[in-house]
Amino acid sequence: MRSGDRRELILTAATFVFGDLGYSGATTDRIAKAAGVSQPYVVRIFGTKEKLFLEVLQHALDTLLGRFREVIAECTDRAALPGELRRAYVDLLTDRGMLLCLMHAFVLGGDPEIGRVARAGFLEVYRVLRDDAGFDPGQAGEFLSGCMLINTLAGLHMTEELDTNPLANELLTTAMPRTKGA
Amino acid sequence: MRSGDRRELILTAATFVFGDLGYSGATTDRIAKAAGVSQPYVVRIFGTKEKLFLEVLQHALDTLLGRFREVIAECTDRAALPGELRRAYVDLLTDRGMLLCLMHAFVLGGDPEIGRVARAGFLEVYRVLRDDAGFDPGQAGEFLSGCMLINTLAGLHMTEELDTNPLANELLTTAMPRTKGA
DNA sequence: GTCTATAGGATGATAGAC
DNA sequence: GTCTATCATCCTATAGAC
Repeated sequence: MRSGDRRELILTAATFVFGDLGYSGATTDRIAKAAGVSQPYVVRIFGTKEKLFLEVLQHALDTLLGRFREVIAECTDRAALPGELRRAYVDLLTDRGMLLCLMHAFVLGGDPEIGRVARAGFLEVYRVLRDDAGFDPGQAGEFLSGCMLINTLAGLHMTEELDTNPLANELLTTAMPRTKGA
Repeated sequence: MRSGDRRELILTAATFVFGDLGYSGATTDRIAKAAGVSQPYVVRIFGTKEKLFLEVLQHALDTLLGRFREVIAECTDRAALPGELRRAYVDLLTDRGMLLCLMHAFVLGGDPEIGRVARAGFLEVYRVLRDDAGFDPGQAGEFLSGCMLINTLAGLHMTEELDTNPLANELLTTAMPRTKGA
């Protein structure tokens, strides 16, 4: 297999494992097993576990920002934009792990490297909402708030309570309408 | 020193360290050093690192729920309730680490123990907002969204960008008005 | 390009002294 | 009630074979 393909494969596996267990909780061995390669090979390709996480993080940010820019460019009705962006965001949950990796990074602001990248990425999302989507500060904050709740519900695995808890059902349908969830 | 006092001391230190580094990233040794005791003593008192984290988590949930119930009981003007609750929530940021521990727990829903407690706690907060505060699903979701954004900004250490980045300044003042931040 | 073997260090937990 | 010493395990990273 070509080097680039293996790289992609490992990045996908890493996104899933990091999303599930967090930066510290995930091990290079688990990531390697998920990718079907040896643990030293993971380290060999990415240098260190931290560099691997930073690459996963950057990829997640790029994907999110790219998708938002697409939606903004395609959307002609300004009033429908918040709804469209929200829908696009919820759809990103299907890429299991991606948004969760973001969330894990967002609560590690104390880490010198991760914190720097995470803050820059978050602010860039905010900037896109303000400048490209034309949101005012209140709208942008509200929109981001909704995204953070979606991330939290995904991280909590709240869908596990869907059938047993009416309150969870109500919360999920209100916060992230019509999606297959994650 | 009495046993109960040491316990409190360690719980406080653990809240801080877990909030900073997350469940997996925090070590019992760091917590012990922060509390000024030996590492084995921390384990001795709480049994395992996981039990310690679960106790920190439960304490954080109890504090949050208790504060919300207080505000709801004291507030006579129903229309002012969302604002009052939000202010109370932001004030909890001064108890550095508490809300961050919640956030770390909220993204570890895959863990059998932590996930169970985290989901139950989150849903109880939602229930208090619905039943005790009288919010409808939309209001409750919106309110929780704002809380999650506040947690995220705190976890990101976004206040570090306050002076250098006008965008960060705008975002922070919009999302969490007038507080000393964290 | 990918693996096996393993070094080196950290970590959670236990044993036992004081 | 609290500590020192220490074990056993796990984990990241390196060395080197194929």
